[in-house]
Amino acid sequence: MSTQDVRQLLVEKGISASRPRMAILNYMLTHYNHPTADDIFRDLRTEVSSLSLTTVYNTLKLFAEKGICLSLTINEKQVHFDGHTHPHSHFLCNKCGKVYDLPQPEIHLDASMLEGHNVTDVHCYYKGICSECMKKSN
Amino acid sequence: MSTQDVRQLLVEKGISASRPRMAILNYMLTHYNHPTADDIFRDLRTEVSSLSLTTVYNTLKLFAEKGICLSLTINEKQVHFDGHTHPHSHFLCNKCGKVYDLPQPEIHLDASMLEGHNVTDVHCYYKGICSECMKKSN
DNA sequence: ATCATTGCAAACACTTTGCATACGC
DNA sequence: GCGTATGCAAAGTGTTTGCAATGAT
Repeated sequence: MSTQDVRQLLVEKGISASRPRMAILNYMLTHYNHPTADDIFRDLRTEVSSLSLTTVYNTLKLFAEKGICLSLTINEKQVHFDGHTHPHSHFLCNKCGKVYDLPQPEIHLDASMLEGHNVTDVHCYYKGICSECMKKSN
Repeated sequence: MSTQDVRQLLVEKGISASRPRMAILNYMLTHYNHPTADDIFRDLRTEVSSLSLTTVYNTLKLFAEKGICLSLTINEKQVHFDGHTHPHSHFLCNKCGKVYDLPQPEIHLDASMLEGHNVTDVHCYYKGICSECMKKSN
């Protein structure tokens, strides 16, 4: 993905293209690690030398509002973000803390089940011990 | 539900029965408001005069570990608790912040989907605007 | 040149911890 | 009476805010 592609994606969403925003969006689109704000900050601070954690927070909030990123509240300690917005579920390992993608199960969302609420968002969170941690403990 | 019933429930789970624990468990079993720790603290502090917020946190943590309560991370600001542990889903209103119960949709959890992870917990979270808030904005 | 964005420091809110007192059995 | 639970105050952590300096067009 070229710099120009990232820039255009931002502009299409009505977001002006600054250096931190370009770097963060590029990061989100090329990583599958469900980073926290701090993860992103640490990974990008060499590349974008003046980057601040505040800007990472502001930018992620903006991206989430514009539908570019997902905010995952699977972990009560901190919010994880996901740049891949196609329908899928998430699994949190209670041991190592990693978040994994899982395919979205078929959910039969009968309107009558929703009791008149206007649902705009569905999140399926699974928790347990991941395959890696199970191997290690054997 | 009598005081004796609540006491016995605690003892069955291997938890010794103190005044705060009895009051909190009774509260959780008789309320459907998905309270935060602070909600419980405010609602019980007259009844249990010496109650502290710390004890509410400690007790909820203990209850969640013992499977008496659910910890809901549907709201990124604070943890909500649910004393009703039968399978069901939750809906968060982005406007008023209330959490509602919804029936659990049938989820087809094929083992092959789980990619070797050991899943012990499934949470379905819905978000949007609740029926009450939609009425008000009309 | 103008308006938006950034980055620092300080503030915030929720939750946890350390430890002396009080309670339950 | 002994071991555990409680409650206070203080610390911790992730996140947000206010505002002057900087950057984008």
